[in-house]
Amino acid sequence: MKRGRRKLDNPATAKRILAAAESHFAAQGLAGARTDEIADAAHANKAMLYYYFKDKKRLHRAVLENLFRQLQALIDKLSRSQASPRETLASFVNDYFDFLASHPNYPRLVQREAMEGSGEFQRIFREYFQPFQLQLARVIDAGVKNGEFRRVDAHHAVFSLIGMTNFYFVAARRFGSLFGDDPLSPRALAGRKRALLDLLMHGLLPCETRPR
Amino acid sequence: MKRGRRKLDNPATAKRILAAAESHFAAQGLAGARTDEIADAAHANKAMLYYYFKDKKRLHRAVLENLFRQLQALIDKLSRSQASPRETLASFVNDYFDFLASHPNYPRLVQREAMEGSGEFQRIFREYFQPFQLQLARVIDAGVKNGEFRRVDAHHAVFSLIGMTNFYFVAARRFGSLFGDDPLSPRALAGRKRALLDLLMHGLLPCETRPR
DNA sequence: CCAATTAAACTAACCAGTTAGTTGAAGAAT
DNA sequence: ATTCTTCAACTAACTGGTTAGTTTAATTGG
Repeated sequence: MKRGRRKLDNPATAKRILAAAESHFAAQGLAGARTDEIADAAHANKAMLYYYFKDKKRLHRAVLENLFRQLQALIDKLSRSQASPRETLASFVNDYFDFLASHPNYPRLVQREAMEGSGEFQRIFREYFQPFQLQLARVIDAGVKNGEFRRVDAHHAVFSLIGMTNFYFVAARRFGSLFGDDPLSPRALAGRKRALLDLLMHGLLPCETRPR
Repeated sequence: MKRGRRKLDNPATAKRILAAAESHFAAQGLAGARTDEIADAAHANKAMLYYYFKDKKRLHRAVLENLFRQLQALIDKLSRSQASPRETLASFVNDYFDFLASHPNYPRLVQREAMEGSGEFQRIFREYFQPFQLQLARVIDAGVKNGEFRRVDAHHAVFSLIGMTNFYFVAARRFGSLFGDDPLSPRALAGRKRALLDLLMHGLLPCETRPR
């Protein structure tokens, strides 16, 4: 069944719609986003949106799955790491920060789902987010066990880590006036990453092993 | 001018509508919340919603202002504190955590505004949220200057603090399965508060002055 | 031919906001 | 004290604009 026919996956139009939908859903939410506006922003006809994605909810789900699929690479790297917990964690925070910086819609979409999550998104969370959390907690636990980290509760540490990292990207645009220039500029991002790792590592490491 | 007419403020119905609106807006957002559902939840007729609050947007704004007014007490206490920066901060985090625990809709509403904030809410943020951030940053700066804290960037520390504190309340319901029982139970909350203060204080304090 | 695409008009549902009218109690008038 | 008046509080049903989703007819290019 080679069927030399043209394939119908991932034409440019579908990608443009997905990208436009991503930013609209991130900014306005599933209920707030307008399908007409998404189509316009994608320079596509509204009918194409239904042609490729069937309906609004499925488009929204496709957006989430697309992002989580990209995040999956980080989780894989995390679970394959052979380095010490401390190095593994530092490297992960670095990667995760860069992921957020290059996918600024992701944290907003995730926060929204965390707040309402129509129940049918439970599946996505179980499939992507929980392994992510558990893997991180495992790394921290390993660090506690081998004495690299202080005796912290790993799950709480993971929550704190994700919370402080995400919040900047969720809120920066609005509260960022305090940081002077654009909070998403390379300069501001570098400063944020440094501050984040500094606070986190000092919070986790026992005195003796502290850097600097 | 006695004009012994009846008074028209704060009838129970308006309060019930405000409370119902708070949880619906927190869970579904301004666009996602349904006025009919809010009215039903408040055991009121939908028209009463318009009678007391004029329209959906104004009801939403009233919800936010009501919460921020309550938060104001914490900011006042923070700015009046005579204690050391370290004690002031620890006491504030404690109070803020309790505020979130007793107003679980607040962080979700704030996150939503941070994500979309129709521009007309800039006013509310400038009036309530910025002073809150600035006051906190001032406390941390004072701690850095008098040597109680490490040399951290105060604004970044504030972002991290708010992010890690809020995130638990925003996400707990959905991701909280990892914490065993109900993440909003007194037991779980006590554990979270402890973990939070522990990580934050170890992150901020120089080695010599660490507790324990 | 066929997949991809466009433009535009259409519909059905939904939902914010309105209206017209009711109730009940506090005053005022007699 | 009884009746009449007024008005805040409340209700049920309605209206009209908006929006998700559809359809149709026509177009392009492999």
